[in-house]
Amino acid sequence: MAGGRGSEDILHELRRRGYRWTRPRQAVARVLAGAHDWLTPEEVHARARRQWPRLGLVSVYRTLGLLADLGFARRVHLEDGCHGYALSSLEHGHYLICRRCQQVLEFPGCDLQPLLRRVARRTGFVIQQHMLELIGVCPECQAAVGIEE
Amino acid sequence: MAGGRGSEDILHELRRRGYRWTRPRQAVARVLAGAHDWLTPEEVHARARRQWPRLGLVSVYRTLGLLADLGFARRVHLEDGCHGYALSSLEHGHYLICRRCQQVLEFPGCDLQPLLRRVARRTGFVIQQHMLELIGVCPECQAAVGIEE
DNA sequence: GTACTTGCAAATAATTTGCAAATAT
DNA sequence: ATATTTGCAAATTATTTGCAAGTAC
Repeated sequence: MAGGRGSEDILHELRRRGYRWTRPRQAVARVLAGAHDWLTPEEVHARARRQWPRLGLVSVYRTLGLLADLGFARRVHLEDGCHGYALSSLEHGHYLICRRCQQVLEFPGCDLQPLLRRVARRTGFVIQQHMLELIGVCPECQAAVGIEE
Repeated sequence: MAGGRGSEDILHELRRRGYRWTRPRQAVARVLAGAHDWLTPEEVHARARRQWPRLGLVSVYRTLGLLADLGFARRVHLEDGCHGYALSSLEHGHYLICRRCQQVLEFPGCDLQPLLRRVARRTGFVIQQHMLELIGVCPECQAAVGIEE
């Protein structure tokens, strides 16, 4: 929904909506904005603490939930269910996830419209949202696998 | 991977692989085969107990995990992360989920190949799997909403 | 008979809530 | 000033593990 490339964008949107721009929220937003992999709440907590040591894990959960609700972050679901968060930086995009290094790449536009229309027509469903995630191995890890393992 | 329309198919595949066809597994497989909505492990447990009252929740978790590994069941991920299971009845399909009644419809083929190829070329990723879920409202619930709410 | 599987209880992990103190505006 | 937000501790929920007893083959 909202396109945020950095924490300034988040700041403005939060303010606009009447939320306060607090140190804990800043710390979480910066961590997410600076990461190019997905992070569990626990990992966000660990990193954000370097900026704001008294940050509690609970606030991380709350902030991540808030950012997800506002469209700044997306939950990342893996096959085994446990999930993390990554910053949502594009209008409408989906994730490409490296299963080795957890890098997350967002890619725009998804050409799913014809498929969605066909399924809707065949089933009678009104389709409201969709979730698409691609899982694979990034170029760096492809190279690394040959060496390490 | 394996196409199972009923619990007999599961039986044969488990046997073939050296697993035993036990009452707890039968009960879980039948529940999943008979459901046309997704179920949490807790719900599977409640239903399967009607067939095998001494069934433990732990065995439900174990059996669901096994069925998922063998390709008979798929995990269903919702936006908020908590997940359930549904029987996987087609070679390669994806889920269409009704957010009101939890009905799950599987639809075949997904025409994602061109997209996958394009993304792979642009990013250098080797794409190994993908997850696609469509979320909406089924025809029955569309009608019901007008009446109830 | 034997190896696999189960169920229980307990451990662990993940997430949420109540509430007084802190703080952004 | 005051309504929002925080952090802690505790509660809740979800899932996994160790192990003796049970069961399919």
